[in-house]
Amino acid sequence: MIKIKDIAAKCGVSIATVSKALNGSHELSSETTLMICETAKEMGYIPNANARTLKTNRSYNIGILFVDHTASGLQHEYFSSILNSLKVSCEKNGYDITFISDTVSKNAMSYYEHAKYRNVDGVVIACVDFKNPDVIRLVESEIPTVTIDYVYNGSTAIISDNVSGLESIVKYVYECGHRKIAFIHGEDTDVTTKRLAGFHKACAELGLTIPKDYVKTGSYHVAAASGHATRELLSLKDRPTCIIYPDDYSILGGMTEIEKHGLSIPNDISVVGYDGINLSRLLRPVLTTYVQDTEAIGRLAAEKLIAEIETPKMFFPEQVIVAGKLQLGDTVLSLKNAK
Amino acid sequence: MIKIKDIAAKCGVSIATVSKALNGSHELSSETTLMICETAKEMGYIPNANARTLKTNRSYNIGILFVDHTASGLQHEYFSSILNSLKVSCEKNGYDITFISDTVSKNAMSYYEHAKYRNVDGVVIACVDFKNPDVIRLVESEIPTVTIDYVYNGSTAIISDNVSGLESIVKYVYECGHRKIAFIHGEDTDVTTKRLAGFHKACAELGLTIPKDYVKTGSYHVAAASGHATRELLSLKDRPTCIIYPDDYSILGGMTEIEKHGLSIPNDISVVGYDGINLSRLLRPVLTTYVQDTEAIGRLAAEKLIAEIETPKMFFPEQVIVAGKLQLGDTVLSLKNAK
DNA sequence: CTGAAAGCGCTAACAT
DNA sequence: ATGTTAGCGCTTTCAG
Repeated sequence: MIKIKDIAAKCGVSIATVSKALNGSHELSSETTLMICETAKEMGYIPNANARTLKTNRSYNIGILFVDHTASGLQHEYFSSILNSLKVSCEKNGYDITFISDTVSKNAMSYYEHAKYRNVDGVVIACVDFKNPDVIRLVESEIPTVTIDYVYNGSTAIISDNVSGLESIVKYVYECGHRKIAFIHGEDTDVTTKRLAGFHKACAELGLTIPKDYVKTGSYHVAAASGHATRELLSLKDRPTCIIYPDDYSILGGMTEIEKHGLSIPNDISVVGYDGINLSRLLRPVLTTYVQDTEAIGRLAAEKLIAEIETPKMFFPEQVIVAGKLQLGDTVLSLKNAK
Repeated sequence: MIKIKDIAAKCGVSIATVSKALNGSHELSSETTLMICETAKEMGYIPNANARTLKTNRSYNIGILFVDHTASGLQHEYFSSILNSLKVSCEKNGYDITFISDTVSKNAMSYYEHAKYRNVDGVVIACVDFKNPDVIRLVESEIPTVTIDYVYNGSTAIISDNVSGLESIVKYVYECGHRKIAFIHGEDTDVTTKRLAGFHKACAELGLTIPKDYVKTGSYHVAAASGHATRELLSLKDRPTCIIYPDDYSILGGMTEIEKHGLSIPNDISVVGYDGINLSRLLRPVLTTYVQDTEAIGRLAAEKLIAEIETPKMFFPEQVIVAGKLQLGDTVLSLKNAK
């Protein structure tokens, strides 16, 4: 491996000069800089990130917390899509991405320790149990962090607009003439709380009274849970005409269940998903769903985090709410037209 | 940040002794070792991976090449599933994972340079253009690599059994009574070549002559391409009774097209996917498809690479073929029973 | 069994 | 405008 010392020797200058040239310092004459840079390229010089990090305390490496319990992380298109956008934005800014786990080697490490161990400049936290003390420790540490879809007491967070999302859905299906609207929501998380709030808020504004058994607990990305909850809804005396699901993936469990009952979508039962993943547009019928802007979420997470890392003086914690939009598919029947 | 120097001071020993204790050297008395380790823990010591790497030339970090052109990487459940398995196996062995890209900072870097820059101990190559000279350069370098689904002249590779996969499919649908079997394959890659070979081999063995226009080019993970190819197949004078698709995701484009033509699956046309992603089991009808063992692929890639890194003397390049299995769904009609 | 010392490759004062 | 020098935190000969 060739190093700056070798370049210095070849160029007949000191290693400090080489370092300055390579880093584009302005205290060097442009000729020397050019000469050194060209020689470096000729010699096939590759900088050593570790040496630089050791000296500067800056790794240009960002950690990501993506815990995949029950395969609802990387496997979930919502998150893999955010991850992809995050990756692209980080790379564009000269940062690499390393996964932060709680297991390095046999000796367990907390997330904070792992982040320190790898000297990451910051961490993007997505898709974890936000109540986990280890996660809280990390967020409260001196390491810059950005959370996705969860806010810690004023911390920097990028959040998809879950309240509006559900409001939009409810208002839309209401306009379509639906009054008996059921909501199968995901497990108890901050996102779920927001969606429930949006759901109830919209219903209240529209003067709808939703029976308690129209609101069921399912699970994100778990089709079977949606199927189970759907079965319960279908067995009610007074069935809903429209069911809102946790996401575009788990909705499949519900749709299957509905069809098993010999009912058709949307003629007998209307269904609405959430996320707007690519799949939602490939299914027949095309899903009516709320599209979350994963590209923006990933990009903003990267940008906010990098801003905090690079210009800490100008930094202030901020919650960025990313709007989504309704995708009008073919899974909601218009009761008005039907009449 | 507390460092070994601090521990040394507190324990009244030299930093060399602390280093040895922390690394479990056997040249120390067990008492000192224990005492030092306990003090380190009390003081909240976290090792610095960069310093260690700089000294030892071992980063315990593995690079992964996952280029997501046209969103067919991270977004593709086949790959995200392999990535997940890879991540779990690496972490279990004390390795972290960093994405290797060709863009770090504004100044472009080749994959090899990037890998060197970050001092990764090895690289897992999946989901790239294997003909890219930059990728070839990396594989031919001194850095240990493992490729997935592609073999470079005897390089270490984990490959899903694409030949057998297609053979199994063809034989199965043949047994179901199908003779007019069409195959929409993905773009020109090594995987595609293997699948085509499997397809033709099985057909030959079964004495089937497949018309040229039964074999169409589609694209992995692109539903529209499958839809387009399907339209062509359906417009043939002598239509196939069964269509095999590039994967379980792109098949959706084909299924939609079939339904648009007023045909039903599997009564009018049978369809077969590939991959066996979770989605395939959630769709109605459940897909008949070939399940690839992504867990094994990811795990083996990690294990082989780590073996090469840790015991280079015992290493020899090897191609591991990972078997899959047919998933019998409801998208292939048995023509025998129908008669 | 323990310690002193050199150095991994690089940067950044601080000279000159 | 260029060079000298002192480390960043750690491991590892080699001495004691």
